[in-house]
Amino acid sequence: MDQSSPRNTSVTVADVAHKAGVSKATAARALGGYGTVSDRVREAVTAAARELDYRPNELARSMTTGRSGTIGVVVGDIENPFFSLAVRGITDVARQAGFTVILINSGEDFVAERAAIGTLLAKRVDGLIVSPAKENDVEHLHEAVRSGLPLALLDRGSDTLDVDTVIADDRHAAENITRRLIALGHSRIAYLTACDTPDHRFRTAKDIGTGSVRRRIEGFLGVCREAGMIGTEDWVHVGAITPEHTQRIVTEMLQSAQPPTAIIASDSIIGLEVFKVHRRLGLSIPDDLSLVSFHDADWTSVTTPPVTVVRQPVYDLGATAAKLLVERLNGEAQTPRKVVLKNEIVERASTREARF
Amino acid sequence: MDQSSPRNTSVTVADVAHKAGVSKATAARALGGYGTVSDRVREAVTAAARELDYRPNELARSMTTGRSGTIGVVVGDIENPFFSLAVRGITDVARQAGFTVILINSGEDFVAERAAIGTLLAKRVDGLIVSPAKENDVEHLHEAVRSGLPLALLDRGSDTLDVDTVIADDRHAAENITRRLIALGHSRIAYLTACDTPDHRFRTAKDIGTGSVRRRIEGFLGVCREAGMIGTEDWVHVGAITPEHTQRIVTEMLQSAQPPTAIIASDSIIGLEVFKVHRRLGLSIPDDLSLVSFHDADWTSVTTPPVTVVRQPVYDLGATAAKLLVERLNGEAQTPRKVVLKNEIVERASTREARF
DNA sequence: AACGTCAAAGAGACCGGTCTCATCTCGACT
DNA sequence: AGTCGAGATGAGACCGGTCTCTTTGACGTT
Repeated sequence: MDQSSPRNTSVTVADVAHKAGVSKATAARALGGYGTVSDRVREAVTAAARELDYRPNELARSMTTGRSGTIGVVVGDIENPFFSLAVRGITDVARQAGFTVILINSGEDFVAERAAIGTLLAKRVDGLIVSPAKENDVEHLHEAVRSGLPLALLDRGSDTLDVDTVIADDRHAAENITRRLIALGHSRIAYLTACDTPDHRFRTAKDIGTGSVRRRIEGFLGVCREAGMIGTEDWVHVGAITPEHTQRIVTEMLQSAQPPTAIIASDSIIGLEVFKVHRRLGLSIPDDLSLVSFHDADWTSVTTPPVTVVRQPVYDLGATAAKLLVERLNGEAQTPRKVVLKNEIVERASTREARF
Repeated sequence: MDQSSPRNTSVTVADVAHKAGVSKATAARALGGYGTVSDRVREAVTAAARELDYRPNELARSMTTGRSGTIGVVVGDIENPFFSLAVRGITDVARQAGFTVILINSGEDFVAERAAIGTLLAKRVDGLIVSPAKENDVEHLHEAVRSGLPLALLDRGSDTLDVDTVIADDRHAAENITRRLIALGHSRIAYLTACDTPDHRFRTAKDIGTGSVRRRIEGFLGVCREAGMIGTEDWVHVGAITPEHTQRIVTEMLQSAQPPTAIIASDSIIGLEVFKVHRRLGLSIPDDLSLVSFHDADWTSVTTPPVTVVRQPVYDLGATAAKLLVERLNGEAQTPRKVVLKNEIVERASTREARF
């Protein structure tokens, strides 16, 4: 069955049609399963196709149909367990619906994200799932929407973008977790995020471009204010963009005159570094320091002590975003939907009464 | 700048040409940067393009050039930290070289993998990076190669496929780690892998389809044999395909009359479950049980005790595969290259002398 | 027998780019 | 001045599908 090995130039409908002794149009009908074709001809064509090992050229098909069968996905960093799990959710749903996924990492960089959108637009993806790095700078997304491209936002919304959005109730989770820490007597609670500001200092939540994180910080600050705490803004640390940055920030923080008694890590990568640093400094969790991390990463349950986390429905976040998008692509959706999935707080042994 | 908002039908070169008052061919030349165009015309065309917000249709371009600018990547499971890191390596290199990545999970299922290759072939990807589930069943890959599609193999090779291949020296790592365990006095060493056999029992390494794992097991068995151990085959356990499976297997193993004194986990997901089970059973690592895991996942360094691992150059595995593929796509490569990257054994506190 | 209907098949335009080939213009060289 | 060559542009084929429009012919009806 390898006689035709040297064939490198691809087989087209015209070839199949010729071999089957019918016109190109008829062969296309038989192969494409549209129009009317007699059984006899259909068999002849499929036989010819099989013999020639014909494979339809999706590109050419996309050309005329205007549908490429692909979804563009732009996430911060596929290496981050949060995103890899979300992408798993997306790809599972997409494949089920007959779509393939083009994946691009933005590195949480606005410029890279814009370029990614441009690339995907040029590739004529049927739809877009984006986790925008900055909720304010979404002009490139507006543009995509304007050109008629269905868009779904993942984990981060945007007030100015009226499109399908799937987020978790991060504000609520942050409020809850902060309340618990305060109830445990903590008054020096630090919040640590990878999001950065131009001068690497935090002043107001408005400066935080990443929506999910902004909402968490707002929740955190709100509860602190409610509890009568002041100057909480100074306990928010930004710019933990690499493990090295995080280690430096955490080390300084813990060695200062007024070290925090509790730390909330905005993602599991940061949480992991906090855990490593506390060890290196010879501190004890939860005796000297309480730790809460966003994202129930695998490591959080096997440390000593295991870490209290906000368990986000990450897989569902991705799967739901894909589901909304696919429905829209199939014309089943009308007005944009905003889905908010529930977080769950998993209280483990890394949180305890503040001692002081 | 939004006057042209209602434009949903896309702008083509013909539109730009018309607006600039030149022929389609000339406009295409100016926009595509090929052929010769006078400065005056070039400016007129680019101005018209900007004004109409022209975006080239990559699909149409691919149609004639025969290059789609995409690389198809098929991995077992993007949720697995091993693959997400490798994919990060791939996407970084691919983007650098101007390629985008279509990602498909095979779930380590041969049928799904074959379907994935078919899809990618239809989408006319320029090249393929695959981590084949089974090194024997590669007919679908042969077919891809036969049709002239450049292919690079990731983490798993195949003797019958003479293509660019990037693997780590897993056999060597397995030999080393086994030797160390034996030197520590272990004689009941279990090896645990997700790869499965039809009857879920292990007999010979030949039954293991996943090349990297087969080489590890061969290394493991070889060293055991060298050391005069017999019946080692019975200590190899297959089918740890989900956390639940793994927990069941490990629990049974540890509660049997002859429990292992050391376990080698074939990947970090399995290693994690072993760690969880030993805890649940109230055992102590390394007092009751030594543990070694393949893949230096983030959690392995923060457990108590931290886990001895085989640190695989995962990012480089992906990056190198992409590099080889890109070079081939650029016509710089001649004969297929087989790259073997070095593993490193990171000895931590989870391994100790067998007691008794 | 004449006509209408409808399934089946063919011819060819089209999608939006690239690219070959022909034409035209203009400066340089003999 | 006439010829040559290179640069600039236009016309149109082409990639491999889809899809519309037209033609053909078998069958049923009155």
